[in-house]
Amino acid sequence: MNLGISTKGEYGVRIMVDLARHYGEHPRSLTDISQAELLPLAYLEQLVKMLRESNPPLVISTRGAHGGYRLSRSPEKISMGEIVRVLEGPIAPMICATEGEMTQICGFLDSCKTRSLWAILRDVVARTLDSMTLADLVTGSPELERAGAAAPPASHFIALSDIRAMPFASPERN
Amino acid sequence: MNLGISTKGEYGVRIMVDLARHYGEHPRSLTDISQAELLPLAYLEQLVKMLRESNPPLVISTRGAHGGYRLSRSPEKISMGEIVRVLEGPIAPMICATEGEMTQICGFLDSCKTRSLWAILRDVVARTLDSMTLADLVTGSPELERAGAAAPPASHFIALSDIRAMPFASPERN
DNA sequence: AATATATCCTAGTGAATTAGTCGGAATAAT
DNA sequence: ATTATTCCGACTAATTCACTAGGATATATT
Repeated sequence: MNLGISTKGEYGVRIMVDLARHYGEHPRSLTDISQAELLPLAYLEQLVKMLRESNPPLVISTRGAHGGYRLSRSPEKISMGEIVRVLEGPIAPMICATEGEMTQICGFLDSCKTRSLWAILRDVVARTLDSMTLADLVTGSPELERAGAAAPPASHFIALSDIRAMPFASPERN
Repeated sequence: MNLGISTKGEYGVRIMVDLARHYGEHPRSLTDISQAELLPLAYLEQLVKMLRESNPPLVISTRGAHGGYRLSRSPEKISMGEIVRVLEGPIAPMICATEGEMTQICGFLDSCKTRSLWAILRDVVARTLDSMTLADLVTGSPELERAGAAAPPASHFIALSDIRAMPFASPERN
């Protein structure tokens, strides 16, 4: 279960974190970001497009030399839920629209006792993401440390891009 | 964000719920289950194989006429986390192994402030699934009702199979 | 013994998604 | 004019998804 976070979400969040770190400075170019994060520039262009075209937009662009991107709002005003939804679409356990509309129709197939399970899962994820802001991520807030420490043996993390950047060991499935 | 639950997880859970409803009776055939749930038999065969081959196994089979499957344990002893992990693999926000092993290596790329975010998400999902059992799903336990009601406007659900079973309206992306 | 009902096993397949790449046009600072 | 950048659309190789197909094996019933 890979939790539905693709590189879109991963890289996109990293772009936003990078921009949050440079909040208040002049626009930051994708070239700089791609070098700092070791991510492919051309691909980031697609992701930042989504961040810019969402309404309300998450980033604002300046074209031309010395151009680049900056956050549309201060980091405390941008929730992680908003970011993830822009990049990965509405949070839903299955393809059903859930989050928001798409009532009706259903209810005729009550045989499906599993609905409540997926509803709970969806809400837990949504509430978690919505309760965190970009600011929480860039400044090591105590909330994050506590929540992270609460995890059982925790363990470290390896992102998609890290694996590709590694000179050794091909990625292995278990 | 489709939360990483594919039809494997959805159908698999429905098989388990069906078996839980008939716990204590004679073995239940996949033919019966596929008709009751309107799911393709040949596909269920693949899923039930995973449920049988996991260790410890979740279901036990009886071959031949009047054969079928039954739960390996009582519904209260089977957590939803166990089921989902068997069907969808270990819970992880990205491909990194997380849940369990795969320490080391990481930590050299501290540029990635996002790690704690994914860790929190993973743990929240894992804890939610591990805290629920099959018994909670089949008997309308008050815990489920409460958790479900706590959701904002909630809304109804449409599963993959429901959409395919519908005589009208092709599935539309938003 | 024959038949019907099951589980079991392997392989194939069309559609969709992922994770990018590529080429170029428009815009702005130097 | 040149350079640095955003912007835009199309293409693609690899993978995953959601099955289907065809058969082998096992067991209860007749």
